[in-house]
Amino acid sequence: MRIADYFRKYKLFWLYGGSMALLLAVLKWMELKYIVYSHAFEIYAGLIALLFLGLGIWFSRKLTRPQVETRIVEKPVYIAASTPFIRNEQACTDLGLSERELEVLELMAAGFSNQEIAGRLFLSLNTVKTHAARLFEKLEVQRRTQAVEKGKRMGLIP
Amino acid sequence: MRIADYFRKYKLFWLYGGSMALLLAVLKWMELKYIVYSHAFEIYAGLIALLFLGLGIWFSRKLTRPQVETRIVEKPVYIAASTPFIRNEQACTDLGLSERELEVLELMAAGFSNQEIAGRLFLSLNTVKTHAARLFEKLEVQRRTQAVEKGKRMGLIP
DNA sequence: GATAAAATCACCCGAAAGTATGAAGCTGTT
DNA sequence: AACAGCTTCATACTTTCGGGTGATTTTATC
Repeated sequence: MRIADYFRKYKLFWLYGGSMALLLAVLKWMELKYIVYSHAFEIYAGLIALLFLGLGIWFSRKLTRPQVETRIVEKPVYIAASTPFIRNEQACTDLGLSERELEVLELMAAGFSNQEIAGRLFLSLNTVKTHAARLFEKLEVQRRTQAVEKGKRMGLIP
Repeated sequence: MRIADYFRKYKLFWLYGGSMALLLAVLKWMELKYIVYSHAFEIYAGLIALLFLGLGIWFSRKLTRPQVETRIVEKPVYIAASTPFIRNEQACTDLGLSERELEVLELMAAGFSNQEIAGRLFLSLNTVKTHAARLFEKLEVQRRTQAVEKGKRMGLIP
């Protein structure tokens, strides 16, 4: 592990230690220079005060969890109108639509009658009606045209 | 203005001054008690460090604007993709569609029943049926779902 | 193997949609 | 005025659609 990694891991320790060392070095240097004999204590106190003021600020900023405010923003989801149709699987599962019901919906949207849909899917007319009824129930509509309209709007069909 | 109000207004000043006064009082008391002669400087430094550490933390918390982290939660709102619809006028005239017939077609596409369309356009049910019949004739379809499908495909309706 | 969900089909009834035909009024144009 | 086209409405009839109910079979899941 490189020194930089150690620094990152024990950031607080290094900062603290480094600051202290720097402070002592400065004081020793001043002592050596015979500058601060008379006001040594005041300078000491001031430096310590500064150091810990900064440390306190740094601490507070670092250790205080950012206040999270969850803001619900309604974001319109535009369904790509043209080409590569991507079915809104989420909506499909949310509505609990089955495979057959979706097939019926697609053929409805294509303009086929129940009889024609029955022919295409090799079902009896009654079965198609049952699928259609369930579909309407799940989509909360009364007519096939409504189902088609809602299906398109929700991205269930192209 | 009461003292409490002054305190609120100049909070920082009072806190700072109060702390300093308290610190000096404590030190003087300790001096008087002959307790801290030998370690006076270390105690001084420690107290100053503590004081300013707290001050720094308080400062930071007080003067830093609360960090608001906005978390966007996407909520799907199903709306009709608003692609600026441009009616295929050419196709309209080619087919010889009348104004009324187009209106009926639009409402059909929206999923309305003949009865509802009649209500919206202030017509009798029979009239709507007549328009629908002519529409189907001109579009060469048999059912309303087919008309809607063909209408969309030909750009007659959005 | 029990259970649940989906898929399949049937029957009935009423409502909605579609077909056919006729007719009257209201535009514009020639 | 005559004509064509659009709009409006009506009546009668047929077909399709949708709702309700019930049943059997298949498939998936635990």
